[in-house]
Amino acid sequence: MLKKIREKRDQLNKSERKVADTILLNPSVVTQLSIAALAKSAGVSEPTVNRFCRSFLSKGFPDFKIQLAKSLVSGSLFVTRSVEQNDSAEQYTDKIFTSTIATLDAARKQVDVQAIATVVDHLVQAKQIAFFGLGASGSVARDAQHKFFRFNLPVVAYDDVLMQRMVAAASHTGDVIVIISYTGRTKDLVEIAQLANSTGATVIGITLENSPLAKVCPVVLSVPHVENTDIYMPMISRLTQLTLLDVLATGLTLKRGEGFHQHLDKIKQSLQSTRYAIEEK
Amino acid sequence: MLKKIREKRDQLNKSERKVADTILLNPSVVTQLSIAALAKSAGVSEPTVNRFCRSFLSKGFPDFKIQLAKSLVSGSLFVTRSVEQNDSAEQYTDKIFTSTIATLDAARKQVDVQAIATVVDHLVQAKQIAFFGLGASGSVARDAQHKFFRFNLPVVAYDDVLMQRMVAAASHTGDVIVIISYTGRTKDLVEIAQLANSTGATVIGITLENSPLAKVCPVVLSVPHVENTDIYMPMISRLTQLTLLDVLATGLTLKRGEGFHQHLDKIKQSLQSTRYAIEEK
DNA sequence: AATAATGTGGTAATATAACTACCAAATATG
DNA sequence: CATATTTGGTAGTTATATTACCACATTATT
Repeated sequence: MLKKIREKRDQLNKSERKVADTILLNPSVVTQLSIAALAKSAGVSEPTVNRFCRSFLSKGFPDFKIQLAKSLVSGSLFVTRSVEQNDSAEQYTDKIFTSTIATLDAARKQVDVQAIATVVDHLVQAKQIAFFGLGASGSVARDAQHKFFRFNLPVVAYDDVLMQRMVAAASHTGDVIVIISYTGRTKDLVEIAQLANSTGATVIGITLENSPLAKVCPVVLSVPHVENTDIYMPMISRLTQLTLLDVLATGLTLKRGEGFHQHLDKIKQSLQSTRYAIEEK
Repeated sequence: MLKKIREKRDQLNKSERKVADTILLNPSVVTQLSIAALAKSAGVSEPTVNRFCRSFLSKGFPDFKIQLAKSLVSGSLFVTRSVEQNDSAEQYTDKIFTSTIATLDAARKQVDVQAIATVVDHLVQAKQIAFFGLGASGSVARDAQHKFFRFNLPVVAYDDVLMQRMVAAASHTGDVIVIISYTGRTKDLVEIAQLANSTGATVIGITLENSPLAKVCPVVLSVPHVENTDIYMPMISRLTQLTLLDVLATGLTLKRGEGFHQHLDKIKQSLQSTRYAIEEK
């Protein structure tokens, strides 16, 4: 909303621009103002404010106020500002969390649900699953292995190119190979994907849309592009990948049905003895 | 807001309860109604609605509407519902993302900024850093290694108990050992923490507040308790840990100052040749 | 340069919505 | 059973928003 106002600001005429500026200056208080009060503080007449509101696809001033109020909430939750050199611990902590949340929210809105369903179907039928990733995505692959191993499936994860190449070459129909790469521009992985394709294995890419890797994977779960924070090291992109894998694991659990929960419980219980009991309060 | 209304519902008198029910039935449309329209559809008079609004600490009906609208936004973003057996791909995808976001948001509000600052200070001074984790937290530890290695520091990560025990025993003052465990109830890790403590190393725990592990770590970054989804496998808890590590890495980057960016750039460029160039559109 | 035409902004009237004061009915309570 | 007290509504008042209309300014055109 505020963004819309900012964009349209320059196309407005003098008086309406005054209104826009007044709102942008302090959007949250405008929320509690009457049309007369806003008109006065912007130095214009009431109808001008009304006209302004209408030009922002609202029914009138009260309607506009409600839309504004709404946008302020979601706005304040998700306004990502990039970290700056002199930020205090509090500031950068908040910024990192906020932009992480914003990215996940963006991902949520963009996920191709159809693709999720397709991937889950492939995974359900898989005789064997391999997760490939390099660098930061290597730990994502390992994490996936941990999760999917609980499904009683042969699952492997590799984070070095040679092993990946060998496994890809040796794969056959019924095997599923999931290749994780944020940028999708790592040459080796693209080659490995092509290699695996030719053996009849199902190749699934978790990567940036339209990337070279995405283009050679028959099935792609696309990860939205991340703005700010990943400049110096992969941070947020990873979390999206992990969350997507969580979604896949959940989908798989559901497909397996009720009885399968017992199996998961068993695994969980097997860890009991390594732990301290939960204390009663 | 809706929660408040639900709570107060039983204390209201007949007519006001009608109003409450009408609002709860369809909160989002109420947002666009006038006081008269709402009164009519609830089958009461306008002043009743007004009285109702006042009893919810608002100045009047319009004010109430704005508050309601606001609460609907933040509400709809963060209402986590647990995954159910018959959920469609769309449903469980959304649920996983939503509860992940909600958890991160909760974490954001609960992080002990002071602890973050303290940990960063320790990391800055560290001669050597070791990340320990088992199972799912093992991949978190590896991920941390990837990230912190870029700081030109000797960083190691171990996900097996024996190595961890040996490293802990061999550590000395100036070494920092970060132990990652969601539950904080793994016996081995608690023992390892104690062992490392006795050698003079700085032991930092990333774990649940008040857990056995937290109690033996001089410095603790606490991860808030996760409700729903982690029943069968660690999913969301992990993401909080990772985000906290991102925050630490960011803090460290800032402490290192401007000149350090060049170093990070160099690392990034070293990966260039393994990649396909970014295509022009 | 003068005039028409369009755009811009305001005044005043009108309609609408919200609120207040007051009253009536219903339900308690002694 | 009578009297309080709570509850809900009517009608009037005030505030608020909207519309219709007009005036001024700016610009284009002859």
